[in-house]
Amino acid sequence: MGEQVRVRIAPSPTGDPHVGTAYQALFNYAFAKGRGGKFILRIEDTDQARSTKESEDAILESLRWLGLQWDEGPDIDGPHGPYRQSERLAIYRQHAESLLKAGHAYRCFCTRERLDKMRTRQGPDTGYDRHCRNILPAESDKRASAGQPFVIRMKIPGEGVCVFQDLLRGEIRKDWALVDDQIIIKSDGFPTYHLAVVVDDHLMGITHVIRGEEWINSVPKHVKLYEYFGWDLPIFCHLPLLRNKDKSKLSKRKNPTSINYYRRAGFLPEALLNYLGLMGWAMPDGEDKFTLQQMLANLQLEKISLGGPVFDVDKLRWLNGRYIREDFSPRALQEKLESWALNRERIGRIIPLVQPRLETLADWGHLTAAFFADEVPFDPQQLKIKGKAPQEVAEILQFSVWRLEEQGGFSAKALDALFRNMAVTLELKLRDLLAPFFVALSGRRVWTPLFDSMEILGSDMVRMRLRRAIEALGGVSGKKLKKLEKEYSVLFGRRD
RNA sequence: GGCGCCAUCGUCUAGGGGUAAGGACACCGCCCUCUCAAGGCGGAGACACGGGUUCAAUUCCCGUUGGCGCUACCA
Repeated sequence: MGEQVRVRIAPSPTGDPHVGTAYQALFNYAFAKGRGGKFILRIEDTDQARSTKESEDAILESLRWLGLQWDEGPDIDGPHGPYRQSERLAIYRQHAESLLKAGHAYRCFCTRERLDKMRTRQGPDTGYDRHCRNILPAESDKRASAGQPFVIRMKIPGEGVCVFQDLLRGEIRKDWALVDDQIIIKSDGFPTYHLAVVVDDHLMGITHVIRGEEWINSVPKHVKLYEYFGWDLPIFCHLPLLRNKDKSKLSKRKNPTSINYYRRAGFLPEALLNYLGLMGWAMPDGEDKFTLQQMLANLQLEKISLGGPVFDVDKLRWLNGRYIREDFSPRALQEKLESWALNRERIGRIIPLVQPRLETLADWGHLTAAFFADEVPFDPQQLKIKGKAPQEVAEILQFSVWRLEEQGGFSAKALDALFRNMAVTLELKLRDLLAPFFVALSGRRVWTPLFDSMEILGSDMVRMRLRRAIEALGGVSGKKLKKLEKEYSVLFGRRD
C-alpha cells in the first residue's frame, strides 16, 4: 500500500472562473477520490498586478457549484496551510535563500532596459544571457544590501539533457541548453510560478501533479528545483488542452469560457461536469452520461487520450437536455427552475424595472424574456450607432467588453459611470452609444433601463451577448484586434 | 524561427498486428405524432501522407506534413 494520493487544483485568481480550471479540477478530484485520496485547492496569487479577491471568490464559488469540494484550501484549514501563495511569501524567500547559499541560484541585477536590449540584439530565441551569474557572492550581497533591486534566478546546466516521465506520454527529454535561467523570485519579492509550485507541491505532500499540457516545457525547471532541494519528484501527468473549434487553446473570444456563464445560461453542474469528463476520456462501457461517482470509480488516468479535445457546446446542450429530461420529476424541475432564476429575489429585482412599462400583466412575458434567456435573437441591422459604420460599432462593442472585463463590480451605478465616461471619450451622445447595447442584450431597440438590466443579467451573460453581437457585425479579426488594443489603451488607459 | 507535445468520421471517442474499424453529438431520411421537441429505426461519414518491420499494418518504428503549446520579473 503506497502513500495516500494527494492532488491539487491551483488556479490563478486573475479573471472569470474558467471551464479549463473546472476540467483540471474534475480530473484531479476524480482521480484522488477514486482512490481515497485528498483534493487540495491552492490559490496561486503571486501575480500582484492581476490577482483579485473577487476572482478568487468567484473561483471558489463556481467549484462549489460544480460539487468539487476540496479537503484543504484557503477556507478549509489543513496541516499544510496557508493555501494562498501570497500568504506563504516567507516560505518561498527562505527556500530561495537556501538555493542562493548553496550556489544553485543567484541575484540578477539586470534592468528591464538591459534585458530588452539584450533580446533585440540576440533575437527572441535565446534566453537570459546569464550576465549576472558570475557576480561574486560578496559583491552580490553588497549590492543587495545597498538597496539595488534584483531578482533571483536559478542556475540551469549549460549542457546535457533533462529526462523525465509523464504519466501519459512516457519519457520526455529536453536539452538543458534550451532552458533559461528562470527567475524564481521577482523584484517585488514574490516568487514566480516555478518556485512556488515546486515548494508548495512538495510541502503539501502532492503525489500527482495533474495539470494542463501548457506546462510540459517548464518541467525541466521544476525537476532541477526538486533536485536542488533534494526532494523526490511527484508523478507528472499533463492533460490535453481544451480547444476552440479552430483547435486553438480554448479562449473566451471564441467560446464561452466562464463557468458563471454556463450557470446563468441554464446548464446543470452535473451535466457540465459530465461533459468535461468526456473530454479525453470515456467510460469503459462507452456510455456518455455518467455521474461524478461513476467517473471516479472508473477513471484511469492512463486511458486519457491526448489529442486536444474541441469543446462542443452543442453536445453539452444535448447532454444537459438528457439530465433535464431523465433526472427530474416535474416537481423537482420546478424547484430547479426556481432556484435558477424564477425566484422571488430575482423577480423582485425585475419588477421595479417593468412595472412602469406594463399595460397589462401579460406584457410581463415579452418584456422580461431576455432576463431568462441565453441567446437573444436580434436583427444585426439594428446594431447601429448614428453616424458609425457597422465595423466601427463592432469596435465600440469590443471596447465595452474590455471595459466591462476590467470593471470590478457590476452595479448599475458603476455601469452608469462607465458608459457616461465612454460616451465622452468616444464623443458620442450617451443615447446613441447605448442603442446597440439595447439590441445586443435584449434583442429589441427598447427595453427596461439598460444599466439596471445589465446588473440583473450579470457580467458574464452581458459580455457573452455583446460578443455575439460583435460576431454578427462581422467580428474583429486577430490583426485588427492588435490595432484596436492600441487604440483602446490610448483612449481608456492601459489594458493587459 | 527554436524547442516540446499531439494526430481514428465535421466534433467527442472505442479499439488495436488479421475487425464489416464500434458508439455518441451534429447532419439527412423514415416511423410515431395536433405542432415542435423527445423517442424508435435507417443513412452518409474516419484510421493525414511516405517509407520501413512483419505472412499481415489503422495499430509497432522512422521520416514528412499538419495542428497545438511554450519561448515574460503571467500563470
